[in-house]
Amino acid sequence: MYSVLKNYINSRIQISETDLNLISEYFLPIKVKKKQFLLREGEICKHLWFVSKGCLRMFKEDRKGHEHILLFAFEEYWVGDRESVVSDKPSDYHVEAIEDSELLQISKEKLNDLYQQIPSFREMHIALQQRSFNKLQERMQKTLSFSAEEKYADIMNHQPEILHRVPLSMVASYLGISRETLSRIRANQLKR
Amino acid sequence: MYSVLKNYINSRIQISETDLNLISEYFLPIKVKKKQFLLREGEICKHLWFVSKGCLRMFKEDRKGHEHILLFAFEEYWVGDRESVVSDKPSDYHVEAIEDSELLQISKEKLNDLYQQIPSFREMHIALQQRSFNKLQERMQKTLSFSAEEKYADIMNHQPEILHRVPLSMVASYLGISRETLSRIRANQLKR
DNA sequence: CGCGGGTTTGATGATGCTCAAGCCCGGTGG
DNA sequence: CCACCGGGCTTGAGCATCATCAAACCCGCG
Repeated sequence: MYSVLKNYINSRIQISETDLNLISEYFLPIKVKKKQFLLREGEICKHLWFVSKGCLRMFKEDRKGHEHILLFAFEEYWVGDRESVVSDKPSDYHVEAIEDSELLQISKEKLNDLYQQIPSFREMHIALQQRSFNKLQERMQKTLSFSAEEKYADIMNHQPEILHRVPLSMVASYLGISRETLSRIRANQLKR
Repeated sequence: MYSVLKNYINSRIQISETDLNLISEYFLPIKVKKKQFLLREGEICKHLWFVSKGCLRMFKEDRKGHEHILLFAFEEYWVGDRESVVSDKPSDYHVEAIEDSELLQISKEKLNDLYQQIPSFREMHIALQQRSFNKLQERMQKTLSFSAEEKYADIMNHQPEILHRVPLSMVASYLGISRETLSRIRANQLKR
């Protein structure tokens, strides 16, 4: 269960076996069942989670009861509401398991300790934060400019894993379109 | 011109007058005219800019020639394509002045020097990056869930400055709706 | 006075949503 | 082994929202 994390770190920074083990000790392994929530809107997010197996989603529910997915987190993804974690503010988002999953959990306090202990681990997180921002900016741009059909084509090309592992209704909510529209788009594609 | 930067930094981190002056020396003051471009899609972004006066936008142009605005940068904002800066990749975005503006420009090399010299300056940038991500995530969520009318109401409540300083056509492109729709929404609001 | 950028208004149509019904398929229990 | 159930997906009809295209308007400025 820790090996996924170790591989992840190893492929990103120069680090000794000893340090890898030290890092591992900061994380608590936990298992969650499909449909189980790790965080609900209004709660303060106490942990970050590293996904070593499975798949989760982070989403927001609007007034009309519609869900809007901000992130799918597969293996080697980090999930959690960083803003809530660092500032102790109630989160705006839910985090829920889509599959039975195995996670490595770390609290704010331990994370800060770890940043002190292993500076390169912190650097890794800073770089991650940078990449996440770029990705999100790209998604923003596509959300603004793409039609429903283009959005589907784009996800097929760039994130096929999502289509393979996530119910289509959630894919639709990630793309910002209705289930029905997504279904019709898929039906059209087949006709060619 | 430097005083805006100094105030900005001073209100965010503990820092000496000496260090503030040292930081200032790393920045080159430049002036740009309305409609002048600092960066065009395809170019490698060589600098970050701090806005000490004026207003810029960062945007992307899609195939159909429509513009999609990712950021308005007013006084005390940073603008530039960080991804392009750090990785020397061609940028996907344009950066253009909306008003005659005064900027403080810094190159990647100088920025890295500065990070070395003044660690707290780097910490400030890391925190900024974190905040930017949270803001963007919030915008993403709103873009997915709000109707055109709700988007306008939201920007009135939370970013009225945009409405005061930016042409409505650009506000529309920021919100992901057409000029005409925005105009009609405004007309409706007046009727009440 | 006329020009130009920005905004508004109107008519029309496409896109995508909503609601409702039906379908498919895998799992469960009789 | 079959019948039933439920979750997820599809299909259809009707409608709301919003984009598009075209024209007019407004106003500051040369």
